[in-house]
Amino acid sequence: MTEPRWLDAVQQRDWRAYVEGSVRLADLLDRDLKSKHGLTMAEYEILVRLSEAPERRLRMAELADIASQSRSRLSHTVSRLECKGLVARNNCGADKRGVFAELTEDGFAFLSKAAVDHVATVRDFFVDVIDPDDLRAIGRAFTAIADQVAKAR
Amino acid sequence: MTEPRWLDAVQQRDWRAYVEGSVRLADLLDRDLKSKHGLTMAEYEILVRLSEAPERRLRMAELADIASQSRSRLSHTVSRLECKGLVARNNCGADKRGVFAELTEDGFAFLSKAAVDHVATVRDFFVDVIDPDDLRAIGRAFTAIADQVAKAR
DNA sequence: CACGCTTGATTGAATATTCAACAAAATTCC
DNA sequence: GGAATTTTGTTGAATATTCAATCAAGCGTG
Repeated sequence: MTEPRWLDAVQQRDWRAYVEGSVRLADLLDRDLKSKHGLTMAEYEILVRLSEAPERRLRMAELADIASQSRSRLSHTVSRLECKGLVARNNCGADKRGVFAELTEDGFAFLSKAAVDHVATVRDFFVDVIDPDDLRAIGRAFTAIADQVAKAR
Repeated sequence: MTEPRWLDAVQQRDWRAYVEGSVRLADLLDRDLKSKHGLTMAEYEILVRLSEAPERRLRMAELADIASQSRSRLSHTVSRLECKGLVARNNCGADKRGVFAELTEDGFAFLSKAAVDHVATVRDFFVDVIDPDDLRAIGRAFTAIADQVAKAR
C-alpha cells in the first residue's frame, strides 16, 4: 500500500479557490446566457464551433470532440437546437453513417447577438478582474491540463 | 448603442483554453470519483465541507452556500446521500425551521477512502502538470473571480 | 397582537444529462 | 469475399438538475 501524498497547505488553498471560483463562474455564465438568450454554455459552445468551421458545419463526432461533450449529449442537444431552427442536420455523402450539423442563417444571426452579451460578461467576471499575467498563466496551465486528460484516454 | 469590446487574440486563446481545460478536467474528476466510489464532485464537495465543520454538521442554507449549490439541489442531493447512509438530517433546536446535515461515521470513513484517490487524481491531472507559479496565479485569479461573482448578486 | 415580509427548506414537474443498448455503415483481416 | 470488429450516430430509460410553487417559522412594525 502506497502512502497518500496530500497537497501542502498552499496547493490545497489554490486548488480549492479554483474549484469554488470555476463553479461560481460557470453558474453565472449559464444564468446570464440563459436569461438573456435562452442558451446554456454547452449550447453556445456548439454554435460557436459550428460558426468557425468551414461551411459552418461539422460531423457530429468531430463536433462532440471539440465541444468536449459526449456523443449522446450532443445528439440530444442538437435536436433541441434544431427545434429552435438554429442548427440543421444533413447527411454526409461520402460516409453514409455520417451526419453534418450545420449552423443555419438564423443560428448565425442569433449567435452574433448572444456573443456580444456573452463576451461582455466574460470580461466583467473573468478577463477584467484578473491580472494579465495571471490570465496567461491560466492559458498555459489549462492547455497542459487538457493535454494530460487527452493523453490519459 | 455601445460598441462591443471583443477580446484580443491572446485573451481569446487563453479564455478558450480555460473553458476547454476546465470542462475536460471536471469531466475526468467526475468519472474518476464515480467509477471508484460512486460519487459526483458535487456530492464529494458536500461531504468535505461537512467533515471540516464543527461537529461535522451544517445548516442546509450554509452548506448550500459554501458548496456553491442551490438549496433545491442540495436538498435533493442530501436526500440521496442520506439514503446511502453517509449523511443524516436532524433538526435544529434554536430555529425550528432549520435543518442540520450531519456527516455520519460511515460517511466520514467513506470520505476518507475517497479522498485518497481523489487527491491522487487532482495531483496527476492538475497540480503536477502545471508550474507552481501558475498554480499560485490560478489561486489568485479564481479568488478574485469568486469575489466578483459574489459582489454581483 | 396581528399584519405583512423575509428566511429556511422541501416538493414535484419540467428539463437536461448520463448510461447502456442498438442499428447501420465502414474497416480489418484472414 | 465475407465474417468479425470498429466507428458513427441515435434512442429510451434512469438519473440529476432546475424552476416555480409551497409551507412553516421567524422578524419587524404599527
